[in-house]
Order: sequence, then structure tokens, then C-alpha cells
Amino acid sequence: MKKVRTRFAPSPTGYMHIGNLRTALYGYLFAKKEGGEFILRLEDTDSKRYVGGAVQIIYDTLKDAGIVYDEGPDIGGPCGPYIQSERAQIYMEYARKLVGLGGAYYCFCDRERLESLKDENGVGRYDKHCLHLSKQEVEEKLAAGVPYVIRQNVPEEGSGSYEDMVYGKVTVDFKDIEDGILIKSDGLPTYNFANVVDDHLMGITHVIRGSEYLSSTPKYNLMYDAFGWERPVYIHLPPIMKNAHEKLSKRNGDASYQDLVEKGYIKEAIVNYIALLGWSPKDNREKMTLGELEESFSLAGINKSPAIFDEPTLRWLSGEYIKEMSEEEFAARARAFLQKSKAYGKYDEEKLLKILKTRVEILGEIPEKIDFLEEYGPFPEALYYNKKMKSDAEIAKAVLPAAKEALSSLQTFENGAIYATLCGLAGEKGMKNGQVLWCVRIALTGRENTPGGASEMAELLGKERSLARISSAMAALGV
RNA sequence: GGCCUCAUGGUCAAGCGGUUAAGACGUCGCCCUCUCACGGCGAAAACCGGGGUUCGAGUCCCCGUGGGGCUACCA
Repeated sequence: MKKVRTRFAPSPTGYMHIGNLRTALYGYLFAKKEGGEFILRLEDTDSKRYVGGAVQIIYDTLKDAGIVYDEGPDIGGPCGPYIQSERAQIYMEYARKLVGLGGAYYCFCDRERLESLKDENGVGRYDKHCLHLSKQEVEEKLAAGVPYVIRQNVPEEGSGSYEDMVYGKVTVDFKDIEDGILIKSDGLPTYNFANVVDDHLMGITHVIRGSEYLSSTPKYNLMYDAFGWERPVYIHLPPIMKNAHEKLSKRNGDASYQDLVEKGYIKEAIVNYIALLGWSPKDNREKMTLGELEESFSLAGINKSPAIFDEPTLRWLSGEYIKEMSEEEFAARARAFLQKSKAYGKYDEEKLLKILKTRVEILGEIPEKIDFLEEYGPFPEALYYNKKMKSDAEIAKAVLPAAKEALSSLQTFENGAIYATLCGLAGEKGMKNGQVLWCVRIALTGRENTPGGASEMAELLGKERSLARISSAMAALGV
């Protein structure tokens, strides 16, 4: 059996969209699963759409996501070059060959004539006018330097079918396919031609791409057949949607891979999540590493219908990855986000990270979760009130002075000791632990909710700061 | 408009002729608990509509409806 070869062929027009990344991921996963090779090819034949820096983004994103290709522009390989703009002569050579085979022909029609073929709605098809030019006429025009394109010669009758691995049998009548342009007047090929030539020359066995090519695939097959080449296996993927009506796109500020990483989503979770968008493993597992995905990927699990990108689900998954990370790993990844916080450098980093770990799903939440530590100031007395804790400002007036005294005599100012001390105090005063703890925590932070209890907050703040804050809270209460 | 294609809870998604129609996210409730979060338990929530085929249809066929795609010298 022939070795499986798949490819990811993006065009460098800007960002790495989530949909693009998923296509790349599936191509990679399928190749790895089958023990084959995965190739990266850049489709930059439309110079008008080229965006500087886009190529680097593609390399960086794939690398960052862990999708490694066996051959590509930057690493070479036996089928190079892997950038279409550097393969212009190859396409021209094959286009001429196809003309000789009767599968294509030169066309000299100018834009004006082409326009005239369209009706009031702008729809109309090429009439094969130049197909009927004599060989001599063609030679003359070519020699005279008349601008030309090379068009595919699609039969006027019959139909083309193929078996898509996810959609099943797809049939399109040839009468519904126009004689598309294969080589543009600038001498470069269109996607319609380049993908066929390259996929064949690069030995691609399985073409994995978006479903937008579902209905144009028969015309590519016409070319494979005309050349006498073996047709690849086709695997078309449904689109990833932003909502029920729009595809996910960079326009509208929809998230790209880079954006998600910058927001602090764990990248393994991003890869994991997009793998699940349109595919599910036989055992329905949810959380899977890239390695596990390589193991269990199968075409049978690919869905046919569009999937809506759901950020909350990605969030959850990202949180799952964080929870099972080691402290060190979390620290390393969180550092950059920690530095964005006002509290950075002012508290024990290790303790900070510890309380953050179960309270954060994406790293970007870190600053907002701890900024409050530096925002201590006057707060409403009403915060002391908590029905369940049975506490209020009056209780606080009784608790705070005693708490201050008890804490100030503590030698080791750490969580366990603080907790024990405060609870002991509650016992002495015949109060519920919660009454003391709640009041102290409020005095310490001035916040209704904090990422940790009174004792944890006190330890984090340190003895000096804790006592100072309790004093200030007491002053505010007039005691 | 023509052609291709899709259709299970709000979202992802099992199911592939006979099930009380999984599971996950989200939502809500309860428990745990020094608040929040974590964790545990539980609840609400779906087969687009109409015809067939069949003893029996979410599963097969047809039509309709709705969505997406293609119809470029873009990919």
C-alpha cells in the first residue's frame, strides 16, 4: 500500500484562522495515524492577496501548536519548491501539456468580451469561443504577443462523480462547470490548476480541505484523468462557524489562534478543542493530548455538518489543562500574565500562583483576579453583613480588635496558624468561626469575594500589612 | 437563479431499523466549605416539517423548509 501523504496548503493572506488550523491539524493527524507524511505548501499565486508576515505566522502557528510537517518551504524536501510562486514554470509546462492532451486551450478573449457574455445579474459563462480557434490562429496570436489565459476544456455533456470520504458520493453535471482559467494572463496558475499539479507532483494521496471545494472537485478530476494521473482520495471538511450564519473569520474580530493564545488559553487546549470541532473519537473522550489525538484520529469520526465555535467550551477545556498542570508548569506559563498585574512582585509568587490555579481557566484572567490586593481602600460597612455567616458591622466591631491582638502575637504568620488562632478566638467569644473569619477577611481585603479565605489572605498580605489593614478597617468602624 | 451539500437539547456530539435518545460545555438546584473557586450529587433541555418503505424510522427513500458552499484572471 502506498504511503499516505497529506498536505496543508494555506495561502499567506494574513492570519491563521481557527478553521485553517483545524484543516492543518486533521491533515497532520491523519498522516501520523497512517504512518505517513505531512507536507506544508504555500499557495501564493494571487499576488494581490499577499500579506507580508503571513508566511511567518503560518510557520510559527504550526510550530507553536505542535503540528510538525515533514516537508515544507522552510525545511525543504524532495518535492520542492514548496512555494507556488516559485513553481511558475512547472505549471506552465503542464498547462501546455494539457492543451496538447485536449484538456485545455488558449483563450485570447479580452475582458470586454467576457463581460458581454454576462447577463444583467452578472451571471454568464464562457462560451468556449477560443476553443474553436484553429491551431494556426492560436500560433499567430501567440507569436503576436496577444495576452492570453489557458482555460480548462470541460466536456459539454456528461457528469463527474467521486466518493468523498466524509460526504459520500458527489456528482456534478459538466454542463454546470465553466471552462475555468488555469493559467492567468500574468502567467501564474489559479488554485484550480496549481492544486492539481502540485498534489500530483508531491505525491499527495489524501486531499484534506474545506467543503468549499466539494462541488469543484469533479473538474479537478477531469484534469487528473486527462493527464492519466491517479486521483487522490478526497476528504472535505465542514466549516467552523461563528454562529448559525457566518463562518468564523478574522473580520469581525473573531479569534485567531494567536488571539486565543494571547488571551491566555492554554494552547494544548486550543488544539484539543478544535480537533473536537467536527470530529469525535470512537470512545467519545473529550480531553486529549496531541499524542492521543494522533492515536485515535479516524476519518469515520468526522462530522458532515458545520460546527459553531463555542468559546465557553474552550474555556472549560483550558481550565482542565491548568488544573492538572504541575505547580512549576503553571508558574512558567502564568509568569507573563502575572507581570501584567498591579500586584506583581509585591506578594509571594508561589502563594499567589497556588490560589490562582483552581480559580482561573485562561491565563488572561490572572491580573483581574489579583489586582484587588493592591486596591485596598475605604469600603462600605454593608460588606460585613452576611446572612449565612451571621455577621455584620456590629460583629465586626467586636471581632476586629480582638483579632488584631491575637494575630499580632503570632510568631509564624502562616495559613494554618492564622486559621487556628482566629477559630480559637471565635471559641473564646462564643461566636461561630464564620463570624470571625468573614469579618477579618472583609477587613483585610474590602471585597465580598476573594480567591481564598481570611487566613490565606492574611498570609499572603503578611503580618505587617494585615495588621495595618485591620487597624484601618477598625478606624473606619470607629473602634 | 443554477448546481453541490448539510439538518439530534442553547453549543459540541454519541446513535448507524427495535435505546427510558449517551456524554461534555453552559444553565439551574443541593452538598462540601473561612467568601469565591475547586470537588461531589442532581435537574431542566433535542431527533426541522410532511409523505412514504417497514411489524417497527432519529436512523432508509422522496418532497418541502431552513442553513452553508460554489457559480472570479481568490483560494
